[in-house]
Formats: sequence, structure tokens, C-alpha cells
Amino acid sequence: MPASSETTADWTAVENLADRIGERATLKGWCYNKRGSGGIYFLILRDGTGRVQCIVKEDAVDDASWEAADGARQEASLVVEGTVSEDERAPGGVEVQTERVERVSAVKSQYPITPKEHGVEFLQEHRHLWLRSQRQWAAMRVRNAIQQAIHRFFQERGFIQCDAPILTGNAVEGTSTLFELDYFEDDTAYLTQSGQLYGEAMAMAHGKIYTFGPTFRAEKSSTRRHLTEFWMIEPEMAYFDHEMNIELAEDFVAHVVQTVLAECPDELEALERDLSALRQVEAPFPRLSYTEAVELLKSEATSDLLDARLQSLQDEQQRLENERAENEERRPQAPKGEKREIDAREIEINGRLNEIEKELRNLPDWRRSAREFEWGEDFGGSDETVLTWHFDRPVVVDRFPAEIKAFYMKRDPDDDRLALGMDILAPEGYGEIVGGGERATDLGFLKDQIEKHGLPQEVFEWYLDLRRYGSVPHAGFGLGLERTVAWLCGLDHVRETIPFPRTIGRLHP
RNA sequence: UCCUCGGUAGCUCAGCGGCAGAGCAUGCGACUGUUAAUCGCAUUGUCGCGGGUUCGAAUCCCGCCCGAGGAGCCA
Repeated sequence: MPASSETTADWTAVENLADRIGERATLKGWCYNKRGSGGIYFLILRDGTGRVQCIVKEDAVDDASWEAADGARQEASLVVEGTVSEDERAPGGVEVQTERVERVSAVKSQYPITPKEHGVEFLQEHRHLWLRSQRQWAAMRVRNAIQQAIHRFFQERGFIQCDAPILTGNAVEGTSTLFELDYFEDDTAYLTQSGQLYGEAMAMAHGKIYTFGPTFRAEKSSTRRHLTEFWMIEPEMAYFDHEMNIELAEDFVAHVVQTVLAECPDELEALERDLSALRQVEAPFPRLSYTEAVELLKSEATSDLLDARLQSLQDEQQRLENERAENEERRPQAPKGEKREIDAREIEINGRLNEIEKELRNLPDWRRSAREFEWGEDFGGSDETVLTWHFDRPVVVDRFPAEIKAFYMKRDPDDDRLALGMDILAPEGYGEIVGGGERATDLGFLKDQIEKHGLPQEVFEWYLDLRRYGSVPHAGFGLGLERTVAWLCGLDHVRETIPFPRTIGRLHP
């Protein structure tokens, strides 16, 4: 992100230090880590905008400052005053020659999250503290940049932000995945699973709108792609057809990616994101019809791709096992420091081997799912992943069988079995990030569909009114924020893309 | 709901029928430029819970609880 304005006149943000070489500065933050050697301490201070190394020398500060530095444990809150200097030896090239250290508050007991590895369960239980860690910090900053890019993209194109209600009486896709509330006397209320229907109403009022709000799904899904509470952006445009909708979605996704690349280089580096994959994300994207996608999935090319994947996983497995055996032999004679490195490496190797084993177990199922796929089914998670392996950027898949899509989808005029829906699949296995399409406008057709889907027509009367009073062609789509953040950050689980994730088994913290 | 893997020190893990272990963290000591600093010494346990097999169970068997990610469903 670009340097923020000075937060106040009283102190300086770490992210602005590079512009203040040679000047005195006061920093307010927390002790991230500390190294020492005799009469010198290296305090790594973080303040929410970045991290900087502060050099505290015993003979350069007063006794109280030395004591504060000496007693500072991880996450102690500190105010540091000193002169900003450039130094090759400092991480980031800038450091502070400290003249005064003031302890704001001590750490009462040992801070639970060390700079070492931790397990998922432990980190989830300490999410309120985990957020302070470097990678989590970076991911939240990318999330913020994405949110800003989304607003700018739509605002610059004349869209109005119009938010849909969170409490709704409309069950759009059946009630099984909805959270129910019994507060309203005559009716069951639900937490929304999509703002889409309301978006259509608001598009008829403003032309082009987008909603940006939380969404709730009571699915029993416990995977790296699922949250029970997540955020969705849903633009809806009057007088847009299927083709215009796809083009907008492509431009939109490309814009978000390019904006993050331009604005978050430091964050992406902290996340060790491979940027080359993101740089290629420019519109237009490869396009496949559902029928073509099914053919590709069952093709020889997919089978070869899976073979190659299997081979490379097995090779990696062999390499790691060899390395582990070598280390084990070396360990007894190794000096202590090296021993520690070997132990750390072993944990790394075991973790990776675990992942490889998991994927090797899954691959046969994935292969079967791809080979035995029948036209008319919906793609599973693995099918989407396998499809995206064929391309180096997001893929658009459109014209799905109407039966697997929602009741409000317009039919393909060229083939009545198909709906004018489209999905955009993110590369690298991040799954469906966009889903949308052109909406049906024919009143009779919609009434028919509502009945066929077993939905109660009374609660959709207001929606049908949109077709009774000046109905026009219109289209829209939804983008899942967390999956987009996960993709751009290269995170392997959506739970790290939102400050306090709500998953199937987790309500706290 | 089903399938697979896991639960051992504050944390990350090894041990997989025979004395409960390592690294980190923590405490004390050494070191004036460290980069997850290093070096020396020290402290640390309901081996998830319940039952069974056995001379002997962290280890084998059965049941349960909790976690992970895959199927289904979905953004």
C-alpha cells in the first residue's frame, strides 16, 4: 500500500520511516522480536504499518530505557525515540538508533504465539492474537486493498452501492442451507444467502448497482474453500445481456488483480506469493461452454495432466524421504545449532509429505470423477481444480444445463436445455470465485420455475412485480471475497482471509 | 451424513509392547551488529477420555470426544 498520511503529529508510522533518514522520530508499537549481544539489543518493533529494527546500546540510553529494552518480551508495548538511519545490516535497510525506550505495558505472561511454527487448531483458538503475525497482517492488508479496488471499479463505472437485507423471508435455493430465525411472528426469517433478488429490484431503480455484504450458508462443508459466514459482491445491471455480463466480470477480476499487484508489493512478498501467475491475469479470459468443459474433463489431455501431476508428486515424495533419511544419519554427530536446523527441517518435510500423501490419496478419486463425468451433472470441487490446471489464468465456463442452476436463470435461446449462466474459476485450484448470468424476464416462465423448484410463490410476488412493471433484460454476478483474497494471497485456506472466520465448528473467538 | 488422517511438555513434533524424549519457549549466566542471533546450565507431563488384552500399554484392540480435509453441497 502507498504510504499513509502521518497518523498524528506526535509520532511517525514505521511505513514512513524511509522518507525520514537522518531525522529524529518517535515510534509507538509492540515488540515483535528481540535479539541481544552484551550491551546491545536489537528490538524489532511493529506498529501495524510495518516493522523496523531499533538498535538499543547500553551506553547510548539512560538506565530506565535500558531496563525497558532488557525487560521487553514479545508483544510488550513500547514507545521508542531515536534517529532514523540507513543500514545494510538492518532488515528492510532502515533502522532506528534508539535514544529512549518507554514501556507502555508489560506482557503479563508468556505470549502464546512465538515466531515458530504452530498448528492450525492452536492458531484458530488464538485468532485474536494471530492477527498480529506478519502473514496474517499482510493478508488483511490485501483484503483491504481488494475491497477498495472493488468499490473504485464500480463507482468509476457509474454503479451505485445498494445493500440488500441480511434478514430475509425468501429462501432462494431451498431452506436446507439457510440459518433460520424465529423472531418474526408470522414468518420464518433467514439469514441471507445472496442479495441477488434484491439486487435486481435495485437495478430497476438505479440501472447499475452492486451490493457488498455478508452472506450465510449453513452447509455442512468443512473444506479449505468454505466459510459459514462470508462476504459477497453482487453487481446487477439493467439492459445487460449474458455477453456484456461476462465482459464486465472479466474486466472486474483483472482490475482487482492488477490493483493488488500495484498496491501491495510488500504484502505479497511477506506472503511469498508467486507474482508471475498473477501478472498474467488480464482480460479476456479463456472461455469454455459447459459442454466443452465436460469434453475437456473427460479428454486424454486431462488424463495426461493427472499422470504428470502424480509423477511429480511421487518424485517430490522420494526426494524428501531421501533427505529425511540423510538428516537422520547426520543428526547424532551434529553440533547443537545444526541439530536445531535438522529438527526444523524434519518438521517441514513431514508436513509436506503429509500434504503429498493426502493429494496422492485424492488423485485417484479426482481421476475417476473427471473420467466418469456425465453431461448434466454439476462440477465438483476436484473437477473445477482439474479444469483450471489446463490454463494459466482464470477460466470462464458458461451455458450450463438449466436443471443445475437457479430458477431465475434465463434460458439459452439456441438450446432450451441450457441456462445463460456463467462461472469464473480461479487458477491454481482456488475454485469458483464468480457465478452469475442473465436473468429470466418472462413472468409465466418464472412462475412455472418457482413451482417446479418447490418454492412458495407468495413470498416471490414482489420479485415477480419486477417483471410486471417495465421488465427489461438484465444480468449480474456475485464474487466471493474470501476466495478472491485466498487466491491473490496464495493462501491454502479461506479461514486466513477474514479477521474472525466462522466455519462449521467454530464460533470463538 | 460418509471416508481418510491425527490428538505425547506452554508450542511444534519424534517415540509405536520394556526407564517419558528433542527443538523452541521460559529462568540463570556469557557475548557491543544481531538477522527465527549464538553458546553453557536448569525447569517442564492426566501420552484426548473410558474400557479391554498383556508380567508390562503412549505403543495392540473396542467405544466415545475433539481437530484436520476430502466426498456431497457451494462463493
